[in-house]
Amino acid sequence: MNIGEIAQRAGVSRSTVSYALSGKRPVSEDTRQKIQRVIDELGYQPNASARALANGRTNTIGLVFPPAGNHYTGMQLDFIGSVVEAAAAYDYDVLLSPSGVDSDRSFQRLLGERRVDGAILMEIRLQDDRIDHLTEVGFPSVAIGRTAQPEGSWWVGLDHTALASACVHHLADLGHRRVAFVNRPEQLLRAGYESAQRGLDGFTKAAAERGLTVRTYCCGDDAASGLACLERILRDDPATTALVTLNEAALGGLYRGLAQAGRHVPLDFSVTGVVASRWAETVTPQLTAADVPAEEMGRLAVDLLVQRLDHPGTPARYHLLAPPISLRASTGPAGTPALP
Amino acid sequence: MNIGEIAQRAGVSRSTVSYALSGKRPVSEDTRQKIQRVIDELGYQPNASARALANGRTNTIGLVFPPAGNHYTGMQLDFIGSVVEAAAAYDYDVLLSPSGVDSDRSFQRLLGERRVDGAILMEIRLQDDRIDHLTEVGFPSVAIGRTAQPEGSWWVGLDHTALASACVHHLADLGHRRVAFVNRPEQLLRAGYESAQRGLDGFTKAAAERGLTVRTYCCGDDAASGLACLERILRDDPATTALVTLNEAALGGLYRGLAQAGRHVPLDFSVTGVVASRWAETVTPQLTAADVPAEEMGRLAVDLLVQRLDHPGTPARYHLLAPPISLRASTGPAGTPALP
DNA sequence: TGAATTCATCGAACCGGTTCGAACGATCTT
DNA sequence: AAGATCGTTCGAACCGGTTCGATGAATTCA
Repeated sequence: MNIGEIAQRAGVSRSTVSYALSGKRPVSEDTRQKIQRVIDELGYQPNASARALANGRTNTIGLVFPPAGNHYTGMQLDFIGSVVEAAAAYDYDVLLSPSGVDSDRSFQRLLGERRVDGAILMEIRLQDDRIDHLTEVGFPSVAIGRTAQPEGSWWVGLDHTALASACVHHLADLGHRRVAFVNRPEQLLRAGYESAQRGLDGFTKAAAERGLTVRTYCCGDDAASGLACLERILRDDPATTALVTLNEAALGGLYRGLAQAGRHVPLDFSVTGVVASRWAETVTPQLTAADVPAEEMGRLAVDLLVQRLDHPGTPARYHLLAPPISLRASTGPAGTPALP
Repeated sequence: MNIGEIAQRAGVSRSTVSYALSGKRPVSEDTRQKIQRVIDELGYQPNASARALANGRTNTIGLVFPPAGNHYTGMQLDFIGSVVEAAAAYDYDVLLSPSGVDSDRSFQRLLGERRVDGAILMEIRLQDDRIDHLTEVGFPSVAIGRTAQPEGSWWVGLDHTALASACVHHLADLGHRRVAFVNRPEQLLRAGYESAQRGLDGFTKAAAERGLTVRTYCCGDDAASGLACLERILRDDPATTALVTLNEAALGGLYRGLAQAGRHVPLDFSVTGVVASRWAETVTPQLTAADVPAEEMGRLAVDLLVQRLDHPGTPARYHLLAPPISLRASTGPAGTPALP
């Protein structure tokens, strides 16, 4: 069933039906009702492809996220959920595209085949060819994350430098002097992932400021890697009394490692980091951490994108968030650890 | 840039370009190359909406999942990831639709506006009006989950009855006599969620078979609820020595509750259940559980759907999976618990 | 009473592909 | 040499909407 059939049954032309539905030209109350009755009776809904072809808008936004392999973290789930929800509120659908780099076929299709009106990108790298490309061709997009030169592009970001720094200061204030840093996997750090790079940066600078002795580690995104990483930390420097982690997925493993090493959190070892609150609350003791406001970020990204779509030519906008550290139960004053 | 422009520059007609690209009719090697050169030079990609309008296929599948509110669990994330990945392998895109019930607007749009060729549904209820509706109108879809009367519909399911039953037998074999069951939230159980209903059923029957003393609980999908639930369990029957949980998100809270009550897992309390392996491995001690093969299920669902799309009229197919219990570290022989 | 204005509606063109039947020249038969 | 056959290519129609200019009837004004 199509608009022609509706028009026939209502005894009007196709264009009148179209105008009655869109309201872009006045239609008399009589005919409007006649048309509406037919539509209700037949349960007519206009074909999305035809509409998209005619007016050049798909009413769909693309959500570009990295393919698995690097396993999904809880944060990514929260992003996806909130983006979909926020988009639905604006009557936009969300098309998922698993693409890490500009050259991915799925990414090329998204743009080239005009499947979406705009895109939201996740897992940003400091040098990100996807964003360079989109900015170059002027394709409406918003990044969840911030590149090295974010000027002129639209984004919603977390101040990872400040967050990692806040963790260091929190630990230093508690008297910790020897602190380890558990980053995302080495491959991501090398690829230039923003959170991994800026987080490391913030940690290192703040530690230097406070004169701490630190070691930094990369760690796979799973519990087993977390366990292995913690063993290395205590082997490399048994006097370590605290750690900061950006690695949500390794958290369970880190805790397990501490338990196995006979360290009690927070009595003789403190743990903190940057983690979504949902996950910080599942471990025991609950993690004192800078809570990643994933839901808010997803919503803000959609807000920005819709704004950009509705008002082309608006100068670039962004949101830089720096949530405070939520004090829970995983950090405490440094004791006097037994030196080897 | 469109197919007409390519045709002009290559000095052929639009139909020839179309045939050169689709291969549905022979095109001479010469013209094919001429066309290909122009396409490469201009970076032409056919417009997805136009193509969808012309041939009636969008090359997109819909993934219908419940709106947040009931917070996402790790399993859902795994499903989404694997579905997107498997679909990409078939050159299908994935459109997300947050819809719990048939009447949701987003769900109606997916179907009525012909945005997708087929759909995959998550979080199935035993009586599910979405599936009834789809079956009725013959819309190609595959459910991840199984309704009460699954005959004639396509699905990939987990044998929750058998899984919960296996957990009970495992505990009974270890000598446990008083066992609690931690289900998903009451609202989901009441709504008739398949896993909650069949899991409860399997647990209850197996417990009766083995003559166990049991209590069953519903529990919110978060750590705080898990903690509260565990406190209730021990208050209701302090002699309880083991529990079975379907609730992944509450797991952290259950563990915390046990620790606070001074119970050591697995020495004087055993925990098991049905949980995706990734999450079973993050807790300490690692959870002995029937691992939900979320990735495999997502992949199978896409396989089935593509098959159904490619060969309309094929009789309904399904996969019922019953993964074995993975022995990890959270269960052990029942001691002689101090009775009150 | 005729001209100007307003309002509602219509027909046709267009968006960018796909597909069908027809036409073309070259080769093969007989 | 005329006719049949084949491989290529073209033009036109179609998918189902949107949008623009035109038309005609009703209303207002001079």
